[in-house]
Amino acid sequence: MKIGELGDKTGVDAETIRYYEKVGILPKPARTEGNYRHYGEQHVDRLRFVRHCRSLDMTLDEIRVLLTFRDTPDSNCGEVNALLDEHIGHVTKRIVALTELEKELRKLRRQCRKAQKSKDCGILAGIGREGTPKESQGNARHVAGAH
Amino acid sequence: MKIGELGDKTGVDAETIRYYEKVGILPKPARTEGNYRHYGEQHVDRLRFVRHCRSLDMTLDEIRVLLTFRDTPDSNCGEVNALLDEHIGHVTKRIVALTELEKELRKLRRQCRKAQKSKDCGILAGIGREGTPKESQGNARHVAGAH
DNA sequence: TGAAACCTTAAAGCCACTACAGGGTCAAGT
DNA sequence: ACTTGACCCTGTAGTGGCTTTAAGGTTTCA
Repeated sequence: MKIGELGDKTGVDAETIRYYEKVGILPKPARTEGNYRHYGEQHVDRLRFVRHCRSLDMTLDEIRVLLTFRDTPDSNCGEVNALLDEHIGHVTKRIVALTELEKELRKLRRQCRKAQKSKDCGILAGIGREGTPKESQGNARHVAGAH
Repeated sequence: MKIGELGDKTGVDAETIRYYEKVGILPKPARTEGNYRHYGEQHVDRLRFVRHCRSLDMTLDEIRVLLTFRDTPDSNCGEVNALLDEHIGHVTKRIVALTELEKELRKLRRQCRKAQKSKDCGILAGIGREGTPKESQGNARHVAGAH
């Protein structure tokens, strides 16, 4: 099948598929006479695996590791377990941080209940009063922010 | 004061301060004879405001809006309230998504309890079995992922 | 035949920085 | 007077995971 069909089957944009090939997540496929990429079912499986991992918020680096294990059935999967444990740790940590953040934001929001002149707005004043929350210091996060 | 001192006072790297100037978050400061940037207390306040917003996971675009209101004390702050409400919505949504994700990951982790050959690993098999969670479809998220 | 729908590569853009290269300025110490 | 070293300057490139754009080539259908 051609790239468009692979994309339709997996819900992945053709550009993204080409990108995955470029960064070594998908192998270079065969080409047709007209230089079109030609894919088979194994590509569908692999791409679905990748997208499932991405939907679990894994990085492409993490996915590369998992693919290596998938590609060598006789290897020991202990590292897979470790990778997943670490990833779960990151997610858990991020949930805690975002929950803190939400609390902070709601507190701030309560400081201005109605529209008024900016100079009297409790929110703008509230942000101005430093008290920068903990997060902003050691902010080397693996699990990303709110945007 | 020079850029290094401003950085020390606010905990912001000098490179980041120059970056904020370039993208219009901080105004261009006066220069000394030797072409060094020269800052005053108002810059300290403004930069602290910006960093507090960033610690609340706001984007620079959102912060630019808030700064505009801060800079025009007689404007009506209703939009500030709206911006904050929307931002809180994004964070809340992201927490829900990550909590779902965590559940999914823990379920997956339970599928392989001990190190063994990759081909028998329940995790790799589990990821292979599609069932891509909801998130991966309409995935235009404002609040970022786990990394 | 010709036009639409698909495919190709290569490069640039997104965000919020971070790092680096290659220089200039300044204050203190010798 | 000179050197050292800490600081500062500009400009460019890199990060991740794509998305977008430009400028074309191929295939398919009427």
